[in-house]
Amino acid sequence: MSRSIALVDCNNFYVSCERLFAPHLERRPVIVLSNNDGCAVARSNEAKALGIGMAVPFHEIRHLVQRHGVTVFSSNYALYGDLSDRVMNTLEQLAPRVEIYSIDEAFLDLSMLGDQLDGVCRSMRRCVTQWTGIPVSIGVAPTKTLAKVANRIAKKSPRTGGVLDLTDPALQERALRRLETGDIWGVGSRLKRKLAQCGITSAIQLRDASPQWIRRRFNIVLERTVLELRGIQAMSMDDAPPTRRSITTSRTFGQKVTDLEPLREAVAHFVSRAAEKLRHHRLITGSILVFLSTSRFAKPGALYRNSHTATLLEAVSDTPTLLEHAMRGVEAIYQKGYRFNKAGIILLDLHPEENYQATLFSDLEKRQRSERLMKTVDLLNSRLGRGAIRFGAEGIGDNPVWKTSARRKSPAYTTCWKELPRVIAHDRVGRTPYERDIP
DNA sequence: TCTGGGGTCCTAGGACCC
DNA sequence: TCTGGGGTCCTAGGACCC
Repeated sequence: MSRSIALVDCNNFYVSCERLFAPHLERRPVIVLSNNDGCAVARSNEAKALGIGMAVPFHEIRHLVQRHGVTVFSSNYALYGDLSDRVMNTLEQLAPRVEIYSIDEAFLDLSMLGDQLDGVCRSMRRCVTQWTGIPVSIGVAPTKTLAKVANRIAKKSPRTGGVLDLTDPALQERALRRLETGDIWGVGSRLKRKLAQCGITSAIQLRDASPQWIRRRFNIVLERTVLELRGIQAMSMDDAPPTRRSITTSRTFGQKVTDLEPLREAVAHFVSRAAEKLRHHRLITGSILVFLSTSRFAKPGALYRNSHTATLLEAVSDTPTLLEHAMRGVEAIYQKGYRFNKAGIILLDLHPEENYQATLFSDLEKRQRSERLMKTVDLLNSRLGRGAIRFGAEGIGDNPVWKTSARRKSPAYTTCWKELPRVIAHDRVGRTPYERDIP
């Protein structure tokens, strides 16, 4: 049986949410702005028609907004999250397998429907609009990537009535001929440029490129895209919610910040917010990353970005411990003289609370061992050239056997290896290299 | 002058292990 | 007595997504 994957996507989602409570804004230009009212992150069709692009800074479109009486909202993520839940719950009642992909999109496995596909999708579309008030578009195809293509057309072309079935290969061919590479799911601006350098500008050209060549020249992700464009499933349906890998809290500041103290305050606030999220999900974290940066539009000399990761001895979820490490991180990377514009923290190495003991033990053991090693490694690499020679220890505990080796490809390898046979030979027998004179 | 926030996955190279 | 090959783990950085 051939597969049919549907992508259900809410139309101009944030705008549709706001319109639910302001029906008079139907058929009027409306936009929703990001935090700090910095950029337009959602536009109604009427606003798009005025030439307001996605993620455009508000100050660049202020004149359009004034001239055409565009209604402007600051974003209200609590509201959007609520309405998203309603849409997803509706879909789960209508289809057996639903993978929630983002706040406004879900993939549905409709493989069992056969020739009723189109009719079912149309009634599904009506249901969602009726029950939630949010208009959606639906694209169907044998793979997720093609379903994205189908959805795009369903949304843009009024003739489709908001639903497009692209399971027929001849239709796929026609659609891909008219699509640019940059409009394919997974191809961003960088890849689009790189592909163009290889003479690939349309989706059909990418589909017909050799997957092996694409993998060599680019990467495995793009190879999957090629396969998916051919109708071969390379991305599976996953209806289990993914386990969380990280928790971020960050903000750009309203004004530039130069002093350490306000940065410390901002980061302290991020830590308590993130720790709340952490506990809410019943997770603990094993490392915390702090980052500071100047505006990405700053001139090269005034540009500064840095981060500091603290690996905790024990995975935790309490604010004070995280705060302590975060503050140390801020101080480590703060540099006087820069005008900071953004800061944030990321909690990594997340584990469920109940796995606490197991995690703690294995991490501790590993860490104690590597701390002893690291000192030696740092010392030697500072003398010999970074990465020239690899050192490790065999065995754990009080009697590690030191061992050296090197990456063969390392350019520094040959010279160092030849110049230092005695050092290496000596380290092998079990005394730490601290005791040696290193040339 | 003013340019979002929160995620994921992959790769490369260093570190570690057998 | 001296030395190596090759796998896996880890992390920073890059690219992408909504």
